[in-house]
Amino acid sequence: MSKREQEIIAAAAAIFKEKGYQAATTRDIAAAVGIQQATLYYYVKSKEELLYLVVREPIDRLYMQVEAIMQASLPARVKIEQGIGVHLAAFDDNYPHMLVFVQELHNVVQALRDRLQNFPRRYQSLWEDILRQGVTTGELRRDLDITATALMILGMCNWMFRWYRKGGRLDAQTLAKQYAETLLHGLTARPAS
Amino acid sequence: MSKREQEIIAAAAAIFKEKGYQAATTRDIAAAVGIQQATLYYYVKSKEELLYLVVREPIDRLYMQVEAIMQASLPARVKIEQGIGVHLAAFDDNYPHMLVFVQELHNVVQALRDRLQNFPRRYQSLWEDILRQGVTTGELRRDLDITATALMILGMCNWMFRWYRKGGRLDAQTLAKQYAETLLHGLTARPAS
Amino acid sequence: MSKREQEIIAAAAAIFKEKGYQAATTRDIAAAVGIQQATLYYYVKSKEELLYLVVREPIDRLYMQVEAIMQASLPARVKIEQGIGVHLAAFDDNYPHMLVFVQELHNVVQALRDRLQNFPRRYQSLWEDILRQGVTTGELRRDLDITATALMILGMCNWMFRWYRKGGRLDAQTLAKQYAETLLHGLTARPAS
Amino acid sequence: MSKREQEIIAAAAAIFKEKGYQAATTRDIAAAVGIQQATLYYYVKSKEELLYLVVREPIDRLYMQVEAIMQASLPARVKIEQGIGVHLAAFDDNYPHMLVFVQELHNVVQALRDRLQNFPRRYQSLWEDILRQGVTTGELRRDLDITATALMILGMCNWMFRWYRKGGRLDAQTLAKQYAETLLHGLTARPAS
DNA sequence: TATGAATGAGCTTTCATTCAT
DNA sequence: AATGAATGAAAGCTCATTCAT
Repeated sequence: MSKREQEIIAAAAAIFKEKGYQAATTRDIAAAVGIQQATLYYYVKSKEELLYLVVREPIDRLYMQVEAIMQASLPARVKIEQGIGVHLAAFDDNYPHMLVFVQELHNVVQALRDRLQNFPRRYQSLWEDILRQGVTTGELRRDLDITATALMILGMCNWMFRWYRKGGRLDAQTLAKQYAETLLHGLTARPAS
Repeated sequence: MSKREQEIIAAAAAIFKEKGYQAATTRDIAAAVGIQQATLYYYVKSKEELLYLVVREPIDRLYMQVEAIMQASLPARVKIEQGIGVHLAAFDDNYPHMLVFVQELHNVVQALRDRLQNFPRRYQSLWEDILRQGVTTGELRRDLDITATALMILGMCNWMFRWYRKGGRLDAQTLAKQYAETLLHGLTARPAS
Repeated sequence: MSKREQEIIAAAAAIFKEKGYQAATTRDIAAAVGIQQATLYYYVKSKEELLYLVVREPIDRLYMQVEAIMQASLPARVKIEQGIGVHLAAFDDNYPHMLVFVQELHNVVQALRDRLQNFPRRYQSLWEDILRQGVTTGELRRDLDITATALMILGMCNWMFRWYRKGGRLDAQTLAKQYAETLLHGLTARPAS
Repeated sequence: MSKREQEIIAAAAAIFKEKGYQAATTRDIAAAVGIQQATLYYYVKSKEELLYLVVREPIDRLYMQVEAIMQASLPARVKIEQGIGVHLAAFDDNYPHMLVFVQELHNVVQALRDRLQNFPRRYQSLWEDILRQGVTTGELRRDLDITATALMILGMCNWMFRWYRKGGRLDAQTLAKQYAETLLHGLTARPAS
């Protein structure tokens, strides 16, 4: 992948993030790179392809990281902590890309979802596996609804895309720790034992 | 508000939900109501206005409900339970409208956000208030980051827009109870006391 | 069909004729009608549809006319004369339309040919029928290659699209008579009997 | 002319034939040769030049052949037979090139026609000369319209471009004989004398 | 109350061509 | 002899919106 292509993908990520995929124009993107609109098409087949390119790599990496965590032999508690950690870190590292993913996937043609091999479903399954293991080993509450809980975790993590700003008061790792702590032990104050 | 206008808003909600605001066309919406594109403009000033109309009422109602909960004299635990309850119920009752709100507001001009009186921020504050009260009374953990926790709750609730289907396995009230339970006491299995 | 639509089709015929279908632009056509390009699309679905509309009617009429001739009970000689007559008259009456047909059909998507129900093949068959009848009745030479002769007739008639100008020295009916005469009796001078 | 240049011209002929001049792209042609688009321009000045190169040689050769026939001292009947023979043979030998010529010349800028020294007109004149000679010597019917007849002959010959396929049922020489026979003596069955 | 007709602005994409290397 | 990179110009088409009726 040439340097130009990387520039284009980065610019596209930023502009998709800012305006949304539909509202972003190829002219915008080209201008951000400092090239002509036509030149964009020398590097990229279409606007939709560009969306795919923006999203592909961080998505793949996140999947593989959580998959590795899932397969490791660790207590569920640690897997959950680490999983939330890498998820939020992905936002921290690739904010525009992840944001575009979370924000746009829904409104975009099926074709893209297919090319990402139905990532959202597969990723959700990974989390369900982690939770199921935890229930099986007795570490987690037996009455958990696995699916609902997985979606709860994904919800609280993905929602970052609405408010997270790199360099803000809350950095991703601090946040991950707090989320994991609350998720595992609840908001309720524990009686001083 | 005439019956026609209500029809138009309902149709717009459905189509914004399905295709997203940008991709939805005024033609689509008119066709769904069974009128001409031009007729739309007899009832509604612009497409953006339509988005506002779709979103305004359920948003206002939700705000008022949570505000009432916040001001009631109840334990934080109950406020959180009830707050999650009304939030998810709002999705249940007005799925397309809430979804449009959660999904689209972000990409739309500032003007619209102003007309909603910066709802997202105000709504977040409400939840922060509830949490702060709980910490003050000692009911909730003293080390909570109020903002992060509020955002965590909003995240897990709003994420419903990605997967919730009325009449599916999980109804909104069951889900609300589970979310509240996990949020308050955590995933971890408690020792049989 | 509104007056505007007719204007558009006429303008399209003229411009397709002049520049060819590919080189003609929808901007050209709109300008010729005196409307905006966008207005074109209020009346016509696409450029390709426009080509179809230009070509459809004269083509259908020609087919029906020759079909009627074929089915009449007349000597082959007369059928041939009349067939050439209506064929050349079609050019005379609808020059741009027929020309567009003869010129463009070949380079244009299969879809169009399908919509015209494979006119060229069917039309050729009609002529083959006429010839076959003539051979059967003994009026025409027994050694004729029916297909080759049909194509010869179509060739000499269709070639008009390359040079015919209404109001030129040769009008279509004169031409038709001469072509029929030569076709039936040859170029060779007959001995004064 | 280098071997590469010949390859390019042949490829261009094939692609112009298949898609038409306008729809053919320089990329298509380059790809067919196995070179880059830019490399094309090392060998050929422009796409239009390429059209000229495709067409020039077979056209020139045909002209010279018919010119020689015209100037020979032969009966008109034989000249016509031979003329049709070489014309159809030109299609047989250089199908894509001749087809491109017959099909495309019309839509292309005047400049190109000039470079071919107005071939169509000159070629038509050649045939008119042949016919005029035949009338003068009394071999052909005195009432012939020379121009119309020349155009009739060109029409039936050129129309081959629409249906001829090398190796099909009708080979060019058989066809030429039949066309000449019909042209000279007509379709009408002659009384057994 | 409703709409047929029209449009300005803008979109994605294509393409012949150029040029430094 | 060949090409990777770039582009100006233009194409077909869409859409929110207007307005006379």
